[in-house]
Amino acid sequence: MARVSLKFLASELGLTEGTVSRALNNYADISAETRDRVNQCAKKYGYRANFNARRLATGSAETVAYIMPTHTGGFSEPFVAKLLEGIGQSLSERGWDLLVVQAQSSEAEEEAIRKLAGSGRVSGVVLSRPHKQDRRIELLEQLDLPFIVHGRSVSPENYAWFDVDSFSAFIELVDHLVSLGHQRIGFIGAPTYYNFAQMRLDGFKEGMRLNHLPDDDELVEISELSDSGGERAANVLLSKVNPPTALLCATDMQAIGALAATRAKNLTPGIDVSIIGYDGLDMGKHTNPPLTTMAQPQAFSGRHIGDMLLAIIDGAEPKQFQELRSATFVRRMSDGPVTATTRN
Amino acid sequence: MARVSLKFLASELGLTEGTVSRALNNYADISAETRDRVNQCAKKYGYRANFNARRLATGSAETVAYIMPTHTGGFSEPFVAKLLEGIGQSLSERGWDLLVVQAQSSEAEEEAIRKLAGSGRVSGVVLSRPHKQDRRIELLEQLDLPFIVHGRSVSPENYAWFDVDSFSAFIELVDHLVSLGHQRIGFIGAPTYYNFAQMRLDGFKEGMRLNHLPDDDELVEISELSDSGGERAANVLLSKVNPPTALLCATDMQAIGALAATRAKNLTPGIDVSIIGYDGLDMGKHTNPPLTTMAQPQAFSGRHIGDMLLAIIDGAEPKQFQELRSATFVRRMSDGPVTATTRN
DNA sequence: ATTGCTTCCGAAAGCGCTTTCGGTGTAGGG
DNA sequence: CCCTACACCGAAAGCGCTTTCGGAAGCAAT
Repeated sequence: MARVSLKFLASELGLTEGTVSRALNNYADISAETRDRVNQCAKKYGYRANFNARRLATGSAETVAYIMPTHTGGFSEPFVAKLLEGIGQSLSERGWDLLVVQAQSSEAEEEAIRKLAGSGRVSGVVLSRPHKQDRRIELLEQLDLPFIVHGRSVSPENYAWFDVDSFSAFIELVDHLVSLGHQRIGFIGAPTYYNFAQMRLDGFKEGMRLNHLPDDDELVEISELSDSGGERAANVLLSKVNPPTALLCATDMQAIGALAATRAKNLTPGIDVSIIGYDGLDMGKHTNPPLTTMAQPQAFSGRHIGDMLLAIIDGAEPKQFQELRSATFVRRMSDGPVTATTRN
Repeated sequence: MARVSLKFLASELGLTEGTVSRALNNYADISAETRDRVNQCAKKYGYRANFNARRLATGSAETVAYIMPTHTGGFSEPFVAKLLEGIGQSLSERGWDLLVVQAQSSEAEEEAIRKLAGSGRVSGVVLSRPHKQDRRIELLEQLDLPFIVHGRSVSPENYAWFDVDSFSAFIELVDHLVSLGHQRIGFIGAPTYYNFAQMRLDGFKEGMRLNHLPDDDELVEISELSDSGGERAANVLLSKVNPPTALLCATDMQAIGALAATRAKNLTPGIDVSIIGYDGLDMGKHTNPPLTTMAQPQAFSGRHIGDMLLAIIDGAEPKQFQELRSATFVRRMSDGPVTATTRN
């Protein structure tokens, strides 16, 4: 099937390519009559503008890239699909494309970003799960490519970001556990080069401090972002001579592993030891027992992030898009009051 | 930062754009010396070819689109991220891009495909979860756009696809349950406009027939592709006067819902009623009880699908890429022998 | 010195679209 | 009836790259 080009349409209509182009793009200097003729003819032949040509001519890529988080988590990152979906929605309303870039290493990732910028392939980028000091962010700033970060680094003053206040959330979580009578609370953290991991750990520590509980490093254990990571960490914590009665986990995925670890020790999560996660993954409804957690506003995020990025690309000041949402407590069955047995 | 163009490099080197271009692309008619000079200069200024220009000139989009399955499942489709990851890997080795297209309705989806084809935006497409008679496949064939299907429709003779033999898998599953003493086996199916749903149902029926068990439509219940769908269906099935002792589910997600439904009836999955899923989702490890299932070769798929699509784009005959893998049985805790109590 | 090859590079045409600029034809105002 | 104004469209120059074609050297063979 021969592609219908502007030239073809023009000759068909007895007009010039320029005129047809302007008609299609609703220029004011085209009469209503010819505009209609052009539109009908275009529809008749199923004309679609060649995007590469259009983009070359306009200089706009009409494409946004999503940088996939470097492969770390388990369960193939449930949040990615949802985020993508939201961003995609936002873009599609404008007819823009969503490019997914996947890098194997962080050097490859940097290289990929440079390429995106230099080749004019995209007009904006969304980044997930930044590190504390994130070179990718510096790079993006330096390359002068519009971007928005899903999460934030330690110094997020000058760029756009969308994040959830996990610091406060963890304070709230400690309060909750303390109100249930827990004193020895363990923390399963994530590698602290991730800023979200640091913030959650800080929230935990602050919560302990506010409750006049000792800041015992014995009770914090860092693990990978996966169920098996959480499992290992829970094992370590639960094997101490004076084990914690509750475990706060930086992510649901880790909490789910912790659930498995405690059951493996013949302890019942929610009764013998309280376990709480963070993220609000839907699958927490089906774990054994269902997981108490702090839910992030997932469904909303992608959509919103897309809209903000678009605004920035249109010229808005990135700094005005710095949004901090709060998580909401979802109580299920994996937490409970301290029991006599665990008190020992 | 001014973009470094070919023109800039050319003037810098005292060469023409054409020469520089050929040097960069390793043409044979460029002396080794100037090629080196050009390469060094390009590196020095961080030159990246403008992709839109390049694609316009070559006519190749160097991009592949993934059509996101129309939003149906729960848990944001865990397999999507994994698939994307695999496809992305395959493409990135070649420097190609992965476009994700997201449509809200099936009309929008068709329109999106037409647009992809007509605008020369992509050189290939991968489609997931086809219907029995899939208009998108017909469209793709008619538009003469290279594509590969993840799954297959009822008449998959003429295009490329990669699928897992769920028909056989369900026969195997029935055999397994029968060997545990089950006679009344219920089936929780998915909407049968999905071909995979039909094939799984057919496998179930064939398994029943081979085991000389009655083909009782009373025992098959169709539901949406989500945990709540499975939950509803399990409720219906388990509330019959003569309820099944085992439930086979078309997807893990539905099985997880079924688990919840049976627990809600104060029955213990794996003891009072056996529940088996299909897909092999990792999260099945953490359900209550851990879910017995048939696992699809997930990690491998995306990578392989990408490679095959690339080959087709390069001119290979699509028909030669029709690959049927088999699922592997993963026994966990949600199935078991028929017990006296359930026999009643 | 002439012929005939290579080797290497310049020139130029295009890819399909957008956009500016200028020029017609027609209508309105004096 | 002339001049200005406006509405509308054609002409043409790009966007930044690729690729074909041809020609200028350089070298060897005659």
